[in-house]
Amino acid sequence: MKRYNPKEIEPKWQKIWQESGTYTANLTSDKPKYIAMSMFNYPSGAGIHIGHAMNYTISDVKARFKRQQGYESYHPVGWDAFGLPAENYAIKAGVSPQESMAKIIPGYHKQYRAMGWSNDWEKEIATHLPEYYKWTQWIFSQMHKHGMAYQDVRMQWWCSIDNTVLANEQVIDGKCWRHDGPDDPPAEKREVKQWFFKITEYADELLEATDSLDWTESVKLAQKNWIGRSTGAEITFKVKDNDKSITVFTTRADTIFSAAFIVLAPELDLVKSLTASNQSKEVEAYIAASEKKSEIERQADKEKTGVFTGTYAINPANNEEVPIWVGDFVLAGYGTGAVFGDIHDERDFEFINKFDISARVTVLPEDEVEAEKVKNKEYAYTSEGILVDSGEFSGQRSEAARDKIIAWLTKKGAAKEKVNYKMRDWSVSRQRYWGAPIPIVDCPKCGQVLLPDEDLPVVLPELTDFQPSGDGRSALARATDWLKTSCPKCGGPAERETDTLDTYICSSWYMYRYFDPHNQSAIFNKDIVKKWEPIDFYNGADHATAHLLYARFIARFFTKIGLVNEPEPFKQFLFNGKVTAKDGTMFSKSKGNGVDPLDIIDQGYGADALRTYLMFAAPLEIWARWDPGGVPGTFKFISRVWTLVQEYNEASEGSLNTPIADELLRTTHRMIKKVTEDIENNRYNTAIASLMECTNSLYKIKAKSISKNEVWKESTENLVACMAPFAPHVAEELWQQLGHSTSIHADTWPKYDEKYLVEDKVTIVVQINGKLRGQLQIESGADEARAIEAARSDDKIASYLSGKDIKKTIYVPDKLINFVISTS
RNA sequence: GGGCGAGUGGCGGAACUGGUAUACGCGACGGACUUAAAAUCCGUUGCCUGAAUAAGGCUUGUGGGUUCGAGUCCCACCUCGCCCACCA
Repeated sequence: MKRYNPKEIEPKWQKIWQESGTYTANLTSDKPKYIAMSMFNYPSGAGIHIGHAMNYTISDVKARFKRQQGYESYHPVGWDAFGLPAENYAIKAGVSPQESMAKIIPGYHKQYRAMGWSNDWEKEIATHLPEYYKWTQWIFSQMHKHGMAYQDVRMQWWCSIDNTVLANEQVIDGKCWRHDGPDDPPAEKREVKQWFFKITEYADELLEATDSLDWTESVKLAQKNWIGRSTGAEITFKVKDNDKSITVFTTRADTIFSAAFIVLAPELDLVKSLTASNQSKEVEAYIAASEKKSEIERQADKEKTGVFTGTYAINPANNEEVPIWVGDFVLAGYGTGAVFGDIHDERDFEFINKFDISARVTVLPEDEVEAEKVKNKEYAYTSEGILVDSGEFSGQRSEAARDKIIAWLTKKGAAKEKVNYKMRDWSVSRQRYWGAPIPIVDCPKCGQVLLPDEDLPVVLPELTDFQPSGDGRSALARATDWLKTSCPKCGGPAERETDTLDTYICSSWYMYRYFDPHNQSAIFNKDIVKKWEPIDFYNGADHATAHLLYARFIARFFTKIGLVNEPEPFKQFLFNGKVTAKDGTMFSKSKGNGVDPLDIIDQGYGADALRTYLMFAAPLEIWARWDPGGVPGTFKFISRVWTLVQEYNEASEGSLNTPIADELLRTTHRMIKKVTEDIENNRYNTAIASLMECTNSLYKIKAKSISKNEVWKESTENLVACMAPFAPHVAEELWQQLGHSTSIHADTWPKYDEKYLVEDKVTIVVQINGKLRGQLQIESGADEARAIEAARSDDKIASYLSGKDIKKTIYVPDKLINFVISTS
């Protein structure tokens, strides 16, 4: 008997699959469609690690399952090739990123195939190729043409090592995401001219659509928080003895009567023009000091700081004078950069106490004891309550008075309703070489001119030096031949934009390109995309906010310009866990604790055992710890199935007696039901447990009787078919050994038959006062009287019940019977 | 500080709308096969008392509650993880 040897069969089938195009999706097929994919890979020199193995196996299993169920299943593959790491490597090694990608990506091909992933290689994409980024640039043009792209000078996060702007989400704990070591400097803020996409125009619809998504809940929540919608009002205060005014944003207009002071962010231009001459020295020193402070220092400083400007503003609600302060706890980039402070806010309460500002309570809790404490200013009362000292609004509930006060102030010309978002417009410029050039030309006569579509792509020139030019521009500023061009409008001499596009743009639309990867006359064929959208299954362990939100934004934009029908690109999204080292820490190159999936495969366990273990170890959304002892376990399971099929094939023809046949069919069909439902619901671990259970049962039955016949054939084939998504190579091999000439990987998913799931006898638990005292076999569907009779005829139960008063009997059909007796 | 989630054997983890807690796997122990080992196959394996595969008691982070019955529902607390973090 041949033994299970993955080293032999895995490469064999990988070759056959590749040659026969087993996983090539027919995008115009009449079958129902299904597309399952994981977030595409950023190719680096390191190759895939165990975390990638986990990610991509999840979607591969799904794709395979659906393919077997008869869907036209598409499991695409691509490379997110642009970005900083490759460029940094190029700077260090002096090899162009184009060259290193050309070298690295084929290595990934080998690894992906070795893992047995059912990718459609005919439709492979890579974002750094001109045939792809032509359309990334085209999206920029479309945004531009639809008024969704604009240029502005903004304070931006700046990495002083890479000399480039960083997006908000690239700043982690105050440091650049690429340089977050203890010795790395904090990210700075600098004024930079930037291109932006108006994602904030879609803030509301993105927010509203979030709830109904079939996505991991934590990600939906993160998206909502990221958008951070808050409704309130802008209220304008006139400045005393001055023709200026200050507009503040508040969500608590009902507390306007308690306004004790105004605080301006130090960055505001208004500050200098307002400051009284006798305070200007102090204010200027404060501004200078907070400019020097890094953002982390400002955030770490929980202690509120500020200085008085010497000027007063007039509260439009009651015409009281309130002092105007400058404080760096107010964020310049949110709202108007100015707030009014009052005693009904924790931070302001602290500020009032620290600087001894006079303040008045205008909201009181209903509880009288608490109200007394609030009146005595023992703590900041920030909840809703009854208004006092609030003019005509006194006595009203704060939540009801809020809108009335806004309306009242609006009438007086001092307020307007306003919605603010934490989310800012998407900064899409990067002062880096390794990205898609922005299709803009800077003409001394015509200004910023968008290149016409026929001039796309603007091909990224090959350079030898990729270091940013240091003046804030990318290395492209030195590519003189490329830089100098003519204006598409007037034909005069002009210069190209040296910024490149944020790589998040590349990854925000790639799922559509999978459907038409080589189209050079359009971004994609709309009809094919409309047939295949949305992505049925998407998974990843990162990018809960940025990437997923950007992709949703692009999908909505595409919907508006008629390219797609579905405003939501990903129907289902699974935020799976990561794999950590045994001690729970992250795998990292510097620690040298990484695990190479190919090593596990080469050790002789094979890809099937590795895949199965990764899917079995824990629920998909849990962070699993890598256990080197796990793969031998799933290897053993696969070997057992292998041996079973060998024994079946070597057995002689023969019939089975009815009870054994029945047992076989029951076991198998129960397994089919469980595996089908579990894969559907992303509970792969219990699906595999059920495959193992079934195998164990078949072993027990085989010890009694195994012979070649229809029942055993059905059982072994069903078992092999149901394990195929997890262990595709061995399943294919066994399928062939069982006499099939076509692949197991299409149209083979078994259906279970309900008639094998109903039991004629069931085990019923007998409890006395809720305690388990016995079990009995009884025909299923027995009525209560019958069950009680059966229970009473059990010796043990009878002894428990003898001489006792049965106060109550609870009977759950086919499950349990509970006698409640008096205990004394 | 805010939000979300989770605490189950030696370990990873099962348990449907409350109904046999510990499925499945790892590890450990015993046996068969073998000159021996590996591999394989067959058992045992939550804890305590017990010679016991007799019987009983205890057990899902802690304490209380609801219920005939709670890992599951309610209240309080402890611990851990993740995300956001001065957004007015």
